[in-house]
Amino acid sequence: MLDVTRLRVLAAVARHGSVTAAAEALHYAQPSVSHHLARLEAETGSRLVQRSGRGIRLTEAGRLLADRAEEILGRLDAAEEELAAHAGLRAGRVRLAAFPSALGTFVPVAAAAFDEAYPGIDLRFREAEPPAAIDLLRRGEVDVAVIFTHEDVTGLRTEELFEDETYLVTPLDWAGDGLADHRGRRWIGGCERCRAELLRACAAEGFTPDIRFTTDDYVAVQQLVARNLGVTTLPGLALAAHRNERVRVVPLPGRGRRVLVAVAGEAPDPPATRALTEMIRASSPRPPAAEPGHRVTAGRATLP
Amino acid sequence: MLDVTRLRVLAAVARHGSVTAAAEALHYAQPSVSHHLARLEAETGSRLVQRSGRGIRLTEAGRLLADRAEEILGRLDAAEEELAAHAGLRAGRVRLAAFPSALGTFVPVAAAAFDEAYPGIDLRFREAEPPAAIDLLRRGEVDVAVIFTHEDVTGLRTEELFEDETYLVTPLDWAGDGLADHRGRRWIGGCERCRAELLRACAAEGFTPDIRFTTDDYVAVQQLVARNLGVTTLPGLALAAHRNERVRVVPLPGRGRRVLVAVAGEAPDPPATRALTEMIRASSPRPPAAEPGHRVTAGRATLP
DNA sequence: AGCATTCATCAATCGTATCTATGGCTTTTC
DNA sequence: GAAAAGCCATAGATACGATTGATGAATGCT
Repeated sequence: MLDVTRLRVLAAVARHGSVTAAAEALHYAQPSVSHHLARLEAETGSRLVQRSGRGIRLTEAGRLLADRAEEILGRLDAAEEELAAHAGLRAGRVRLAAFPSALGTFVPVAAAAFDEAYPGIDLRFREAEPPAAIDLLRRGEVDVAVIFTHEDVTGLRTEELFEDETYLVTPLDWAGDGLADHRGRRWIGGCERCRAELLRACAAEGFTPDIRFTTDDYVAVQQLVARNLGVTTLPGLALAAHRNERVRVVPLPGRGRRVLVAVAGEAPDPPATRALTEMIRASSPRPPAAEPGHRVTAGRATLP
Repeated sequence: MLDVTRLRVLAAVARHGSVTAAAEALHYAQPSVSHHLARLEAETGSRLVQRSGRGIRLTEAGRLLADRAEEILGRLDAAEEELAAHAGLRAGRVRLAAFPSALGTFVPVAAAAFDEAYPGIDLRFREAEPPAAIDLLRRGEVDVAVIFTHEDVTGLRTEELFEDETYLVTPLDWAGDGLADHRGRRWIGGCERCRAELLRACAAEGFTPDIRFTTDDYVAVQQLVARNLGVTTLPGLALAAHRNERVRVVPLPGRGRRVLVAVAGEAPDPPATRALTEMIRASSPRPPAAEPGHRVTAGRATLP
């Protein structure tokens, strides 16, 4: 295929009209330019320049190729500039997945700050529960995911944002501040993983909850509780996103979930990804960033 | 600036999804691909790929650059193909300058044959008297010129096509087959160079012609003669292009002009130029091509 | 006619692309 | 679980090619 170095030489010759002038412009010695032209002619099998008296002249083919060369060189320049814009966070794209209550609380704050700081970056959201979000990360369909988990995650680099406490949620006039105090009540379960966690917590208290309703929607859940249809547990984030005044909430210490931000691949992250994770960390409710040795959980690697 | 070899490697990695597969497709060893990627990242200052488990994944910047690379590689291919079309006479342009009576006789024959043989080539004419045509050649505004001359031309490669005899042109009933037989008549002069040649010829016969009219147009000249307004000389080509039946023509042996085809620059000519000169030679009235050692006049070089 | 300019050729040096061999890490398999 | 296989990065060696300076030939201007 055509050698771009030679095309650059040909373009310079076309622009400056002579081998010597082209060499000067390219900071080459004159024989280098001659050599490149000769090789380019040999490689293409076409006569590109013709000696004409003291100087040279481009043939029709030479002018054609020089024109194309200019265009190609321009595209190379443009690509380089685009890449620089990317690195300088003046352009690019970041895709974020987050679970609903995060999207209802601190994620929009981070997104707004990010958008203001880097207006050239195309920031996109996607709602996804943690298992789906992790899949999206692994498949490369998102760059950053805000997840919660009760266990460790392997194969991804994660950083803990804060501990999201769990709250017992009851109607206003149902007494009892512990799970076991409501063992005879009807219970409302959330998503599959949340229900599993609820079952585990109740088992630790020595009973199995009677789950009558199931819904992911934390607004609906509170509405059900407000109507005296049952009790449930909800994470603090959900209550921060929406708080029905007609329910009573009681913290359940030690039963919280950890909220993490996760990225795929190895460090260092692309600039836009890195910038977004920092914004998210800064906007999360209780950023542990102040302590130098804050907890970091990564599949294998550990962030410094 | 971006190195196209590395861009080709990046594009292959993007297409095939792994370093190993890309290496296979490029017929490279795997470490070569790794090395190119690493260098490209160092040179651009951007992370382009990220290790992800067993394989790698392109970052946003990597995908952007790979896309641009595909485009640039495509343009390089296209340019190469265009050039090949040029060399194969499937595309291109040739510009021809010729003097009027040549354009009225054999040049259109050559042009038609050329157009039929190479329909992809953009063939253009331009009428120009020899001095102007030679200037156009030197300035590169035309590629081929059909000229006539009485002297040698330097600095251009010329090939003689044929000898164009000069004819004495008189009214039908004016007797006298030599120049001197009409020394007392009124004369009609052609263009500046033709008039100079006429003066020289008459001087050789021992008189100065009384030039009353001057016009380049060989149709007008014959009309003037037909109306008994004077006598003149005309080259055979002009008479072949247009013959007024009411004039008498007498050949003047040894006073002809040589008709040449001229090109600029050094051999070998571009394919289209070469093809056109051959067509012109084949279409010229008395091609001397049959003789192996036909006369060739070139400024310095001599065509084999 | 002499001189300056322009381009091509030649020999030598330096940079760099590619290869083979090797090691670390992850994922899969028995 | 441990072993095996797959995938990528690193290191050192080799060879090709680009660049340079010096030289020569030809042209055009003064």
